[in-house]
Formats: sequence, structure tokens, C-alpha cells
Amino acid sequence: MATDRRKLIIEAAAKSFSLFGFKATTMDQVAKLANVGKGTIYTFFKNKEELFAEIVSSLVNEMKNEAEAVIQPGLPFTENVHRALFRLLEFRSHHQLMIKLIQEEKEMGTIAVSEMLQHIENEILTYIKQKIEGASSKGIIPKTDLELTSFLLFKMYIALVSDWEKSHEPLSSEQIAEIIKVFLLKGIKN
Amino acid sequence: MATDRRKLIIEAAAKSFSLFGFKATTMDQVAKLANVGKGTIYTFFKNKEELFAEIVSSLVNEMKNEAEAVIQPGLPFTENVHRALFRLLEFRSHHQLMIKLIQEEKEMGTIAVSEMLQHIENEILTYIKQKIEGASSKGIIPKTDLELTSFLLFKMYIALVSDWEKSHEPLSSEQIAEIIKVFLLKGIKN
DNA sequence: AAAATGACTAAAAAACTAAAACGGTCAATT
DNA sequence: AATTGACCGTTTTAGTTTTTTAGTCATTTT
Repeated sequence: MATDRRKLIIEAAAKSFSLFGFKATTMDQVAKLANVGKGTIYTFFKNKEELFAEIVSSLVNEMKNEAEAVIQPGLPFTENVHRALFRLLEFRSHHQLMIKLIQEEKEMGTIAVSEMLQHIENEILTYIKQKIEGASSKGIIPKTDLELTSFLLFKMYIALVSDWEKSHEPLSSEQIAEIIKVFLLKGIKN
Repeated sequence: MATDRRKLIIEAAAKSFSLFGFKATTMDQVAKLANVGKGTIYTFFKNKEELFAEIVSSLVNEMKNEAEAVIQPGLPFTENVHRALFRLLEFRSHHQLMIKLIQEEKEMGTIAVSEMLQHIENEILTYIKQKIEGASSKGIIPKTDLELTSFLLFKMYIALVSDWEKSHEPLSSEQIAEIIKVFLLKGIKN
């Protein structure tokens, strides 16, 4: 009971959004799940969308942490880029909330969800851009167009991790690393 | 009046599908547009879907012709791959019927339309695969996984031609050729 | 006789409506 | 000062009726 009510609400909302998506989650339900009066939610969050934004923000942080955790300073830059990107896309296709949101966008076209997915994509792109920029300034890769490079890398990974398996056997992390090495990084490196 | 009724029907259907999409096109409307009794349509086509399939089949042929027309035997293989792919994707984002079908899939999720778009994508992929296979057997590029190579090339072009311009200035054919040369073809060639 | 037709039908979609559920508020309660 | 849930205007849903549609086929036209 002494637990922070804000935390309770966030946990309840995260669970509900993951289970039922944005539209099918009601504020009454979140209140009941959090053992909190509905009005209390509105002392912490302006409205449903802002509560949703909070949950998605945590999700993005979680993704960034996962990506950071997999980077090892000793390894070559290209290997680390692969590890981080693969982890991000793996997260994207395994995490409950992500799966639900992607499904909700496809099946119901909920606008708030589309916007959030777009936001998440932008966050990932910015993250990649930063990583590449860091290496770029150390002279490891040439200053090609950063925006374009990260965009292409991201699209490539989406294609290899998510799109490919819609009509073929999934590719392992090692296979994808090899493919990227053969196709893409030859172009970036030196 | 002496004109072939089958041709009249196809022209009317093509116009109507392009203007209103699959669902919003009615057989009565096609009949009226073709100056033909509705029953006559059914002497040439089993049902609405088969009429749709006929129109899409023409579209695919048209696309292949456009791609072929742009290939010049004297040019290097990679240049021709670029010309063909760019033309195909350009067609995809400028042709009336294509635009309408992509819109209808996104906004209404019409199943018949999704299936047709998938079919068109497969046709393009097969076309690319054939082109690359031809060059591959002549020893110009190594026998990497054909399926994967054509898949990646296609995804790359979709990303550069269609996705990029959703949040940036569109890229010209020359820019895309340069990007593909720098990033991808260094990996394929030799 | 063969080809073309449009009135017809069963099935699907759209329009309508009443009832339920929803997000958000705020006077009452703790 | 913090929390609450009954309450309100609006939106969604579920159930029903009406309209539209794909496809057929007896009749008409060539």
C-alpha cells in the first residue's frame, strides 16, 4: 500500500497495453488493475495518450539499454554495429508490447499507435546515427551521409530480420552479420 | 460497335479499378462504361476477381516491358540492373492503378488487393532474379544466394525510392545509382 | 443458333438507431 | 492535500433494417 502509486499505475498500464493494445485498454481497467481510483491516474498523467507516451518512453529506454549491453569495446566497430542493431530488431519482434502495437497498427490502423511506432523508429534511427557518428569522427568510416547510412542500415536489418522470414526460413544473427559484412560494410569501411 | 467486346470490358475495368479501386468498382459500372450488358462480362470472365487478375496481369507485363525498354546491351551489367529496378519502382509509385491499390490496401485492407500486390511483388522479384541469374552464369557476379541478393536489392530500392521520400527530399535516379554502387554492388561485383 | 442482355435473387454491405462503454471531471471523502 | 468513484457528454458497439452488389438465366437480338 505504501508503494508509489505512480509506479503502480505505470505497471498496470504497461501490462494492459501489452495484452490488449492501446484502444482496447480502458482507463477504468488500468485503475482497477493498479488498485487505484480512476481520478488518481489523472493526477499523474494528463490523459490516456500521455500515459501511453510514458510507457513507450520506458520501452525505448529498455531497447537502448539492451543495445548498449551487447556492445563490447574490444570488438571491431562493424561487429558492434551489428550486435546493437540485431539486438534492437530482435527486441522489436519479440517484445510483447511491440508485437501488440505492430499488430494493432496493421489490423485497426489506430492513429495514436501509428504515431508512436513512427516515434520509436525515429529513436532507433537517431541511436544508430549517433553510434555511426562516433566512429566516423574517429576516422574509422568516411563521412558519407550519416542520415542515409543509418537509414539504409536500419532498412536492411528490418528486411533481413522481419521481412525475410515472412516467406523464408529465418536468418540467424551470424548469417545476417555475414550478409551485412559482404554486402554493406564493404561499402562503408574505408 | 464492331470493336471486340472483350477489349472494351478490359479497358472499362482498367479505368474503373484505377479510379476507384477494387472494392468500389461495381460490375454494373464496368458494364455501363463498356457499353455492354452485365451478362456479357461473365461470358469472358468467371467473376470479378478474374477480371481483376486480367487487369493486373496486363499491368505486370507493362512493367516488364518498361524495364526491358530501359536496358541497353552496351552498358555494364550493374548499370542495367539499376536502370531496370529504378524504372520498376518509379512505375510503382507513379502508375495510377498501382497508387490506388497501395492506398486501398493501407486504408481498407481489402484481401483481394493485398493478394494481388503480393503477387506483383513476387513477379518483380522473379524478374530481378532472372536478370541476376543471367549475369551470374556469365561469370560477371559470383553465385551468391540469388534469392537473397534479389530480395535485398529490391528492398533497398523500395527503401530509397519510396520510403526515403516520406521524410526527406526524394533522391534522383543518379543519386540512387551512386548509393547502390557505393554500398551494395561493391559487395556483389567480384 | 449463337451472342448479348438486363430483370432477378441470394448474399453482402451500408445506414440507422438504441444501448453500452468510454475518457475525463470534480464535489465529496479520506 | 491526496484520493476517489458517481457523473457527464461523447464515442463505440451491437442489433436491425435497408440498400447495394455479384452473379444467374430466361428472354431478346443478331
